[in-house]
Amino acid sequence: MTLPLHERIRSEIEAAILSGALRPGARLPTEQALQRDYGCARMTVNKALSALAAAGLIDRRKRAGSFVARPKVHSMVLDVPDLEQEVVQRGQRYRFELAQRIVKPPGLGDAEEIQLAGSGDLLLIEGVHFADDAPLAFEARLISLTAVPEIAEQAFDGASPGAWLLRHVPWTEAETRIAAVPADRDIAARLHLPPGSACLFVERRTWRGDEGITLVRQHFVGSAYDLIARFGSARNMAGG
Amino acid sequence: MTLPLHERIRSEIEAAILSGALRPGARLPTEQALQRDYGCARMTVNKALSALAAAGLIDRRKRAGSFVARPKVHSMVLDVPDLEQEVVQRGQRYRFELAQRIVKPPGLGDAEEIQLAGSGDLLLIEGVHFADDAPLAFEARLISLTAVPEIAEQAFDGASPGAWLLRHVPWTEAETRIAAVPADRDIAARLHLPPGSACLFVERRTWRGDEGITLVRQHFVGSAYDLIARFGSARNMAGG
DNA sequence: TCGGCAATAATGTATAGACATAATTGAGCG
DNA sequence: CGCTCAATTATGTCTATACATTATTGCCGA
Repeated sequence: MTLPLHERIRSEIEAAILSGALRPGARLPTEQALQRDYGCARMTVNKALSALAAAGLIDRRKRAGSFVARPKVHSMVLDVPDLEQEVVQRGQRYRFELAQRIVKPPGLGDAEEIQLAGSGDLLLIEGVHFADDAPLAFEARLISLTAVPEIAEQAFDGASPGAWLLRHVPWTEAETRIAAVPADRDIAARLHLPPGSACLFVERRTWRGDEGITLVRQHFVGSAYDLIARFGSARNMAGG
Repeated sequence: MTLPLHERIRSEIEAAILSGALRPGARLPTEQALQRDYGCARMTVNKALSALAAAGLIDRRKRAGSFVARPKVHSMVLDVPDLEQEVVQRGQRYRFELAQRIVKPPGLGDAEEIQLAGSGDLLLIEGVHFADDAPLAFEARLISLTAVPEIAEQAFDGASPGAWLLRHVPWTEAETRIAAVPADRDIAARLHLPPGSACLFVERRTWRGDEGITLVRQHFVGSAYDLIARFGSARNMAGG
């Protein structure tokens, strides 16, 4: 395989860092030195080092040089599931059973709902995700009709509103909170569980710019669902 | 603020994509066209588009052009907590109470442990993370002494082994599984909880190349701990 | 009409040079 | 001794150009 030169430079330095040969804080050769070593132009070396800097593997400071970054936090990539797709991939039948669907103004005392609604109303959708007739998760979702007026046309009996939103509404910011909670009586009944059972609770807000789009709270049957987060090498993160 | 030109080009296109003005699948102008629009060299445009491609916002095909990528999965960044640091940041006192610390060969029937151990032994560390004398999480950790021989010197009474590993051992691959489980009798006792309480269960494996480094299982007190994952704009992801 | 081949249009890689920017270093002065 | 300022050095940005690579497009011939 005939790797482009800047990729080769990049991966050789990356390997030295990941193997521990270049320790955190170590200074690496200047662009000039690398340029000589590889017998190439400085721009080529620069491209390699810029990529490493963008990936967070090194820090660069003018006049001072380039240094192996100290690992700060372990950040990993969490693939937020499209439930419909995941269930089908497991070879099961998916169904979203709509329990409630109402348009309402934001709750008077609820700052969160007021902020999400903007100047309009909210669509509240509640329902249960089923895999092969076994309940998998209960979902309560608020959607801003200001941000997503088209959603008024959608029925959502059978299909998941999350999947529809994913395909139709781009978002720029999102935050997910993950916790373990006991099922209260209502949740327990909807999921066919004994009250107090451990549920994975996922709460997610998404925005487009400053405008709130949706706020969803999902209770998963604890024994039926995990989330997986991965960290691959920087190499894999950049690539397609 | 006088943004570099390639950053400006990049962010303008990014904004157009995120706002929905450029829809997924849409073709964006060729480098030549952009070069004319901005009155700059092609390399400058190329740098901007390459960055967008690296961030996964666009796909580029030779001869065909550059296209807005279709959002596939919602992937978000999960900052894996350094418990010690988080507790201190909340203004509480942190303590790791060591319960057990033994060197042992991998379990005979346990393929996972055998693979992790390589040709050597494993160090098993069990203990409880405390925040202000309230138990926060129980942790059981296996560490490969083949991969991390230096760890034999470490005491870990008071300080968290996770924090030590983070600072001393670089890794290239990691996988985290997140679930909600009821506390069994042992866990419940260690965390001062009633048996059956909902716990957030985090299981993480890390590797350096093919070599396993550590396998850790943590049970968090459900009512005391959340994980947060975020997706900011691609801008924020790349930056430092 | 269909298959293959050549022209073409887009991105990908690389170069050499110029100037900008920022931080460290060190020399000179009070 | 310590402060200030200028020289130095390494990275950051940008240009203009060249050639490589690759998929598409369309032409031409069987």
